[in-house]
Amino acid sequence: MEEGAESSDSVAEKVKENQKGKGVVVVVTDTPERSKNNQITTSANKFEDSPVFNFLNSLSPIEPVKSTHITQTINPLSFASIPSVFTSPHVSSLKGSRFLRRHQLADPSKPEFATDGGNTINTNEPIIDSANKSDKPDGNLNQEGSVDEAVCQPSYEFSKLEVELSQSAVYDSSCLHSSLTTSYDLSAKHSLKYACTSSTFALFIQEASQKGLYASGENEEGITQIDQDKEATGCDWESFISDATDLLISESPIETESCKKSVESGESFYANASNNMQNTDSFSAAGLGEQVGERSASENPSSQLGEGSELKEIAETHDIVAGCSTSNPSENMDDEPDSGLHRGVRRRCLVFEMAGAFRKHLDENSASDSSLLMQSDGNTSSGDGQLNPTKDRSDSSRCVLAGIGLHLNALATTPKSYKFVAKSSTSAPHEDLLNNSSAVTMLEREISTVENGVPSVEDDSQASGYVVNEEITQSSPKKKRSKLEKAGEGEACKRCNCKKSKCLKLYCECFAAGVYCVEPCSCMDCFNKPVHEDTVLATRKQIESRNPLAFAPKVIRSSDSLCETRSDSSKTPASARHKRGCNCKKSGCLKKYCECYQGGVGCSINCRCEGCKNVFGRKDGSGVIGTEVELEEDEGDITEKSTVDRSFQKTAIQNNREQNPDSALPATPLQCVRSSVQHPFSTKNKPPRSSFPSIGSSFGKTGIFVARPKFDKHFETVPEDEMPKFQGESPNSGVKSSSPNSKRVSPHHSGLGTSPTVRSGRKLILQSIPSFPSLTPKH
DNA sequence: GAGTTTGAAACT
DNA sequence: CAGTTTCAAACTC
Repeated sequence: MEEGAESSDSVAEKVKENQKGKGVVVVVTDTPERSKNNQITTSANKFEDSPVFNFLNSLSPIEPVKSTHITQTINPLSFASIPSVFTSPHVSSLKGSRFLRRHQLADPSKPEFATDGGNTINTNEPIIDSANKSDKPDGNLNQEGSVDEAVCQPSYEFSKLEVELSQSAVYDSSCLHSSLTTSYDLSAKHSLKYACTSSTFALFIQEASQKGLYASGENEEGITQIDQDKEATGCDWESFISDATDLLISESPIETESCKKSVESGESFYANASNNMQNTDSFSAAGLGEQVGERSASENPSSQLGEGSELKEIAETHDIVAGCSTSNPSENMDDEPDSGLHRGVRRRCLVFEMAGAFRKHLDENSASDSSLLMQSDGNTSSGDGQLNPTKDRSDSSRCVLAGIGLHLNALATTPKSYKFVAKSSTSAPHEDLLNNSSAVTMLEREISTVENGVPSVEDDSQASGYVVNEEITQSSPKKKRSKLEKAGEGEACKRCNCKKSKCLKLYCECFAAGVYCVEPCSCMDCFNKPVHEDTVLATRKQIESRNPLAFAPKVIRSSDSLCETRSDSSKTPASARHKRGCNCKKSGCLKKYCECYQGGVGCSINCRCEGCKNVFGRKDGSGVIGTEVELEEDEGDITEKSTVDRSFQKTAIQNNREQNPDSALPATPLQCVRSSVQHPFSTKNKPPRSSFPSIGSSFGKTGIFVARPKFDKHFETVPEDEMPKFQGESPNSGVKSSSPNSKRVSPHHSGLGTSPTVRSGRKLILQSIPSFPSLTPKH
């Protein structure tokens, strides 16, 4: 007991020191050391100096490097997106977090770390003893002899938890992670509350340091507090989510509400995001990590103490814990029924999705970290129904995929949102942007891929996930492409087939869309890859210098449409028009050769087409687009080709998704208004597809970008709440063709005349808009 | 899968 | 700005 108290004190001191100095990482390392010290009965100072401590510290940095390396080395094909993601600031943080966590996870499992784990256990021992005194029936470690095992299990579980957390909190920063670990050792009690805010977080650390190790002495109290925290957690989470960020949402314990919350958070996120995006993201991630870590920590102590029940509760309360928290997987399994667990799992999946997918890819390519990944995956899978950490890749992959699918889908739906984010962040220097942009593009690409793979976003995440993975993994790009094309998905993900342009001209769909070419592309001598980022950017600039709108969405939704849509849903004008208009001579604007048709918009005065029969609207204005093709079909001209109609519908829908999305989709509302109207740049920024921002000029910063995806997720995942808002704007504007309401009433749309009313209507839009200025590329 | 058609993009 | 060439997607077989 005394030893434990001492250790706790020393730990507290360390924590304080860490706060001042290194920070979390150190603390984390301390944890194991502490345990060691406890065993050895050494002072905190000693173990700081101890080689083990140094070793641990050295470890943390190593992994980040790894991650970075991966990003660079990763093939653009399957991994490109992922690596890019990592490149982003958030990503970097993520990397760190992940890897760190992985190590942690690995640590327990691996013999190397076994010692550490043993140490931790030892540190916990005093606590355990106290716990034993308390003699909780549930306690696993009632007996000293069993302590080691019990401790080991807890630590193992803890590692799992961390893994899950890391996965879930993809965006977590390493710093956050460290903080989490710290909190874990010191006290899980405060985690949730403090996690809510960065400031609170700091406070939390302080308190933890102060109360710190008291775990031994105050174990019981700590547990009770934890329970209280659990109860309060919901509120905290909510507040946290609302205040902080989207990311958490996915992870947030509140599942059913998570969507709504996520949406809300997403909004708030946007509002605040532009400048603070990174901070918020990291923060949120940190908050999650902290919460999780703390919880896990609390769990560990509790488990050590022999309070398995409490742990369970905690785990349940906290989704994260659910999978791993309980020392007995079976128990968890039993608990699974709890919506909470599933929820947590799902969230994780959402969060993981990206990470999981990446991991998978990584794993496949490099089996090195497979074990860790597998575990994480297994956890994810647990979420699906299997709490047991399965190491089977297949299972894990499935789980991951599932999770990924959801995530990607969400992202995919919101590629534009990314743009926004990026734009908002634009203030960052180009270089940063480049990296970020690359990351963004990659994400977008993946997203697009996902979309391709998954026609219905809402579909099961799993299905989508599979599709995505398959696509990514598939060796032959052509096949994939053909499949995708056949599927009709295609547009979202651009897969070019360039042979001479090196994918550095607008001929290349990928380049034109502002995304890097990916594996599925069958291009030759492709320079449109992160590796050639400089070239891509330079080329982009060049093209933009020639035509500032070159990368702007080809189809512009006029502000009028937005106003109309809002004012009168019935009218939904097909205000959208092709930026420059088509020049068709033989296709009659009834084939995809026609960009207007392809974009699902009617021809306008700007068009110089001959024999226009555009179903969406003829140049002369005669053509009114009904909901979709159907109305148009009425027209004799259109009826000509049933195939055309079908394809048209598909295209129209796709277009709506893709192009409109720019204007309408994800950010539709925002984008539409801003891009077309307010910010001349915005038009550029909003690449019809996704992304430009990603690549280059506009690129958003990684941070923003990253955040965005989450937001998107929320969006999609929880379309209900927010969707209405956004949809209200965007869908109409962007999708009119798709939207039933959408008939084009007024052919003319300047497109730029944004309606202030619209803006006023949405807070988010307005707020977020300001941040975007960067989008308009500094060019 | 190969070949043709088409129109945008790029070039002059 | 117009005309021509290049290019890759869209389409057809």
